[in-house]
Amino acid sequence: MVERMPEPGKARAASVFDVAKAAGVSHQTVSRVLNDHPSVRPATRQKVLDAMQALQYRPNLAARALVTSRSRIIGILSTAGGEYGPASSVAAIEAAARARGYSVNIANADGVEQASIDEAVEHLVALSVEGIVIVAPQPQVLATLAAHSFGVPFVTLQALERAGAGSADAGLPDAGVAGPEMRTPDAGAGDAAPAVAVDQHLGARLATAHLAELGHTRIGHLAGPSDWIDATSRLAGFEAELAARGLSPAGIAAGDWSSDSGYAAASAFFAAGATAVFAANDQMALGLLHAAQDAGIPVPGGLSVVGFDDTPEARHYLPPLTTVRQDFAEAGRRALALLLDGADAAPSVEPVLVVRASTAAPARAS
Amino acid sequence: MVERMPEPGKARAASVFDVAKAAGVSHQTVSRVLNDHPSVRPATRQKVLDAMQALQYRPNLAARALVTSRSRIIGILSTAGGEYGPASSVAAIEAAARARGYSVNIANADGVEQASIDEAVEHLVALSVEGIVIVAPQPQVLATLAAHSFGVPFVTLQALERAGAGSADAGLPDAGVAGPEMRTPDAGAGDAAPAVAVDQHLGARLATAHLAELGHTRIGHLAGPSDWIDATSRLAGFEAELAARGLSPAGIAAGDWSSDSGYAAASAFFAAGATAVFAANDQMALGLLHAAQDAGIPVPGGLSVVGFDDTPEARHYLPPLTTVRQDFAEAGRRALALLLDGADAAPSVEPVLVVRASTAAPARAS
DNA sequence: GGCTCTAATGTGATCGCTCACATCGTGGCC
DNA sequence: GGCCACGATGTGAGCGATCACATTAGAGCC
Repeated sequence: MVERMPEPGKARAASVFDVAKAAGVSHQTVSRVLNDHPSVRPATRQKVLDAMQALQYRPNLAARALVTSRSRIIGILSTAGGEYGPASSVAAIEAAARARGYSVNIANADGVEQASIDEAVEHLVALSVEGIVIVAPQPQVLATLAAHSFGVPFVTLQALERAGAGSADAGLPDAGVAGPEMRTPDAGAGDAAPAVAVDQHLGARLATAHLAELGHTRIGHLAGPSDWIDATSRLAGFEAELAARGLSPAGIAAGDWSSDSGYAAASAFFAAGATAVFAANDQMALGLLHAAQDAGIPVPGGLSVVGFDDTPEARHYLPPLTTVRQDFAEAGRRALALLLDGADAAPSVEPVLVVRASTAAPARAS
Repeated sequence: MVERMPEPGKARAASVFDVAKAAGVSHQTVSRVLNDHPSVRPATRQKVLDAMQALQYRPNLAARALVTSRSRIIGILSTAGGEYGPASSVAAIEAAARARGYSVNIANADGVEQASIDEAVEHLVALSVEGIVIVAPQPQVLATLAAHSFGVPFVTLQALERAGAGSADAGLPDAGVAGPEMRTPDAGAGDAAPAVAVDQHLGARLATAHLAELGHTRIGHLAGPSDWIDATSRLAGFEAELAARGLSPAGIAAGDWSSDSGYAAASAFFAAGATAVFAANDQMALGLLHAAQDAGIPVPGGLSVVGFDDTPEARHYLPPLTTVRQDFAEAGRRALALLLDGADAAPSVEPVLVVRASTAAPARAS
């Protein structure tokens, strides 16, 4: 067995004390420089900075977190696996968080199973994240968070039916004014999560209205899974718009967001004689396009299709897809702002209808 | 100003000492239970566990990291924004890491700009991650990591031309055997990152061979950005397969992975008289399909198209896309295994060709 | 000049945990 | 019976930062 010396030199990374010694000041002055405290003479500050540079000093975040009780970590809870929308939002959240000095820890729940969600939440809480952004919320997720009621503020990216109280308290204190007592809001506050979302309801109405104004009267809806808030919002918007126009839906089916499910659901709409279908996302719309093709139904001649999201590929589908654009990145940024700054951040993002070639007037309408 | 009492009750979360007192043991015994040290009598262990439960004790990870010098955090460096492949891999890495008791911190570099990459890397290093998985590596990223040569082991998900030495040392020590000296391998080791990848080269050969065997002789390649390792590997595979068959490329263009760029590049292939194009990913292939449609060229009658990745949507493109399937999730898992367990983990994932309707024999070939 | 006030810096304690080492019993062995 | 080894537990130190509280040195004013 080889005896190994502990390398008497610089075995350990430099600490504030090493820097202090090198700069000829006290460790506390080094700390002041680190946190740019005002009462440090410029000359002194420079000496310290030089010493840091020379020693390749890196502050130890664990030590800081220990004493300040602030981890400076934001958790992201996602149930998505690789879809465009959530992934875009996550990237935007991460960028925004980093710009504000936070790190981002992700936890993906495998699916909708309660156990998996619980475990992911537990993981984030154990990490003592200072806040959680929920990216693809099913009501279960929110229930879990509310039930445990860890003192961790959280925000959902999608719209929430019950916009509850407590949102004003959910903001994290900003850098300077952190009080230790903010970590124990165990008095049941923060039950409902404030939501920042693209206004799904409005988006769905836009899509539906577009079809109606083209002259369609037999309009179907291909919804997402009923346990997704996004799915129910879009469905509600669809129904509201139809109702406002005195129409009734020509079939409502539910998919699982995938193109496969869109393809599978298509026959139901054909059978119901729908001349137009509003799909709850672009992928499912693509499945519809494919099924229509296979069934010999021309799009938009025999069937108009509208999607939702405006993924980068939607404009290249055949035919290019009419859809509702969501700004996932902006939504992510706002969610973070809401979490960090409190409820005064802008609440939702306006969706826009993008008309392309997958919609047209019905073949032989009135 | 309101005077606020510090709430004499349970202002602070429970610590090992609180648990120790409640269980009637010493703090060290609590620590032993936490780390399931063998020398604790079952009865004692149970007492401690009960006390933890009663006090809702959660270990403070910062404190543990401080004393052990192990953060148990894995960093993911990604340059992708919301694409299917990287996002899938990230999700898989996260799941695998969590299963092994690690947390995952992500840092997205905005683009290819050096500054952005540097900043992301710095961020991860400042967090004292124990290892970095690079998800969408450009050579620049690797150069940055190698140059700084922080003592942080890293692994790339994609194949790397120069498979260098040092991979054997890059593995993290497993739980029990962590020595503090492992954190300063500043002796230039770990220069080249061991790579775990779908064998891009092979995948490209499969795609190209498929076209050649259908009888195509004028085959073009729509590559990805030349500063992506994936792109160059696929290009190399394409060229190798053509060369092996005595063919020369009917045009090579480079896109940026997006459908838009695929659409834009299409005309060059039409002009060059290509009867088949191998696109470096599915999105660009979709752009080609769209452009062919707009140009009145039937697919596959007038042009065969092969993609790469097999995104979930590819089978619903019109026509359904022949492509090369990559198992992103498995690659992610293996990358993590490589990072954690060292070089003996399986090195690459086999891609498979999925033949669908976008390829056929050329119109009037020999 | 002597006083106070503030800016600039230093000293010691502390966060919650693990590590190294000390202590105590108990069983096995000669 | 005495000794040793080992299992089970306790004690104190220290990780690297910040915080609360000294302390010092000028500046401003009467």
